Amino acid sequence: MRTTLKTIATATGFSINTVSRVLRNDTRISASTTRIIQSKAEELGYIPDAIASSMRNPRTRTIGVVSADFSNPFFSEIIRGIEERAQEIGYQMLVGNSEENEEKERHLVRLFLSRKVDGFIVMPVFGKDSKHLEFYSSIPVPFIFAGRYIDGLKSHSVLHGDEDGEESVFDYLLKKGHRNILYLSGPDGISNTQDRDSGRQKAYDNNDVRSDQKYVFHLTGHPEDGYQAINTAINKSMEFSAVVCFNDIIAMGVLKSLAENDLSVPNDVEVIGYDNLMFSQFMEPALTTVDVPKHRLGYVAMDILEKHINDPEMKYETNHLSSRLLFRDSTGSDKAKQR
Amino acid sequence: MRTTLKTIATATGFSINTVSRVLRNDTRISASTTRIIQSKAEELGYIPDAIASSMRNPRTRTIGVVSADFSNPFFSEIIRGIEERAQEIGYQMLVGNSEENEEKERHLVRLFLSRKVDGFIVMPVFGKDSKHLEFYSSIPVPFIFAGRYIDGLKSHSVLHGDEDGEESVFDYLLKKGHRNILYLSGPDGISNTQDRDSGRQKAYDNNDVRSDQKYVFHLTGHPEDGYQAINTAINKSMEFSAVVCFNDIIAMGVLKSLAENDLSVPNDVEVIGYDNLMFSQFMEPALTTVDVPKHRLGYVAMDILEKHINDPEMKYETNHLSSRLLFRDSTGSDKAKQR
DNA sequence: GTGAAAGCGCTAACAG
DNA sequence: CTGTTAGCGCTTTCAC
Repeated sequence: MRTTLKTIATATGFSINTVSRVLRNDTRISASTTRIIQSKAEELGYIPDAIASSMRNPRTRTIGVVSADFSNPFFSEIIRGIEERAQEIGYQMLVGNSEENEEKERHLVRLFLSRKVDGFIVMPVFGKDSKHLEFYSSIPVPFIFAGRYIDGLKSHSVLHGDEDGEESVFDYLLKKGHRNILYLSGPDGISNTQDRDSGRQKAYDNNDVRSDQKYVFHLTGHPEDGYQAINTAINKSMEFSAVVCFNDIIAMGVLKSLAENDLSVPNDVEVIGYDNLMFSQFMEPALTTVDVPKHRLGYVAMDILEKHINDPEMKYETNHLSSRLLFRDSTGSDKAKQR
Repeated sequence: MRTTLKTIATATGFSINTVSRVLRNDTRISASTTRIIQSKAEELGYIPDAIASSMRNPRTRTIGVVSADFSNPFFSEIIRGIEERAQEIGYQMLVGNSEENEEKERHLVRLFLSRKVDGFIVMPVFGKDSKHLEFYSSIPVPFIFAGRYIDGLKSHSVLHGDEDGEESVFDYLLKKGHRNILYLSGPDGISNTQDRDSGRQKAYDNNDVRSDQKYVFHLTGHPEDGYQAINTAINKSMEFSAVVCFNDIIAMGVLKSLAENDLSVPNDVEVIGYDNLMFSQFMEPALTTVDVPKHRLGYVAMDILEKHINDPEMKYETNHLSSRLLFRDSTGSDKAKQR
């Protein structure tokens, strides 16, 4: 039999209530009683039943987290940030992997609600129709979107300046004179792709250069994608002097293909990634990329979520973190470099 | 007010019990009643309260997972495997990050127990004293160790042949004639380090070569470690013709340092990693490494855990998956290569 | 400073 | 086929 408050109460002769109070450090209990009960609890190896406790408590001190892709280190870093803050403030995390699937995402959120989470954090897909928006509009607990947003609910998001980030990338390349820039963009259906695409467009506009859609490829975001895309471009004899990648993972495949095709980076082709994964500094050559504060993003998301949990009336406001272009060795040497 | 069974019961005129039965697809309920109740539940947006349900149910259909390091893709892959199997069989996952800290690990397990998980999976640290062993010996629910073990509880583990894996690495190198092999080993306090160290020793013994401890460095497992270690070795004018790394992450830093020191891989130095991370095939040169079935490891761990949950009497037996040396471009060309 | 009683939402046992 | 009752372990009144 598991040790419960009742066990301790019987063993010590106090009421269940008194035991409960002691174990929750409630005031107005005599020192001696406290001592007796605490030592008995210790002796019996009492483990509080959080489930039973949350029957009466409105709070479970649990949150849900939906990752879009467990095998992508970008999301892992965000989750690490969430977990760090959660642990600090005494929350536990239920997690699930949506695999970029809209239905699965909603399913996971429903399961979370069923577990009575106090709130949740999602890295959401965009949603093809209004279903997604409707779904989130009817959610009874606080929630935050991390690193992405959903049209109509942007205020729930913590973002990292996708548009500005990609604009700075293209601005750098265009100012340097590049005109044939291969753009290996991200998957449709997520806000980042959309925002970075428009950041790119802005850079072209600001530099009075016409952008050509035939240089844009939408990939899913795996290294093989980048590898294939470059092979294809080369086979089709496309001219390009720079490659901009939706993320560092794609860039990895790109570097691979370029090396195999004897194209030197950055001399023949400049390559820029996005995300600044831990690995990127160890690629050959070290990858120039947009440094996104992944860990911080998760940390902040959890921090904000808690504020909403504690004050359900609080207004939602989009939170913008900033990213910056980080020069390494995959871009030309006429720029200052940093590690 | 949240919709409960009672709400639906009142609205339809049936008893709470009947409503409960319908919503759990219990038999012996008339088709018409079922229809009425189901549509009412739908209409009111009923969300079952899993917390309340598990007050009476012995099962919560929740498991806990303690990762040793959230930012290491090796563990992420294992977790992805766990999650995949968990989702298939309708379990939810509570996760936490121990950061290789023994105390934190136990703390997380205690929290899990408090949440009444049906079982849990841990990537455990080794434990400096008997405390860890004692702790796990008194746990009232089934649990599995993934990818590592704890002395005295090895039967709870799903492993991937660390000893054999490292032995095959050193066997390859020694047979090829290497005598000065730098071994960048892993952190003390985990079983993998211990087992791989003895796999190395076995290879030396089998090849009648004396191993020299001065070639062994114990690192924590980050890329900077590998980078530093090689720099140090070179500065100390150590002679070496091969580097064996505890994991691919260390190997990344090693390749970086070697490139900077104008040492060609594999011509001047052969380099071998461990784990076969997704990234490793995209390194320059593509990394020869030991391919560990990470995803499968997690999947199997969850699968076995469920069996123990369903049959608490079942005997624990160490489960061994196998790894294999995967040749790529960071080792000599006189061996068959594969991608 | 402590105890008794009620009840959170649900499921199981027992009736009918 | 459906309803009544009890109770899971805990916290929250409300007493004394």
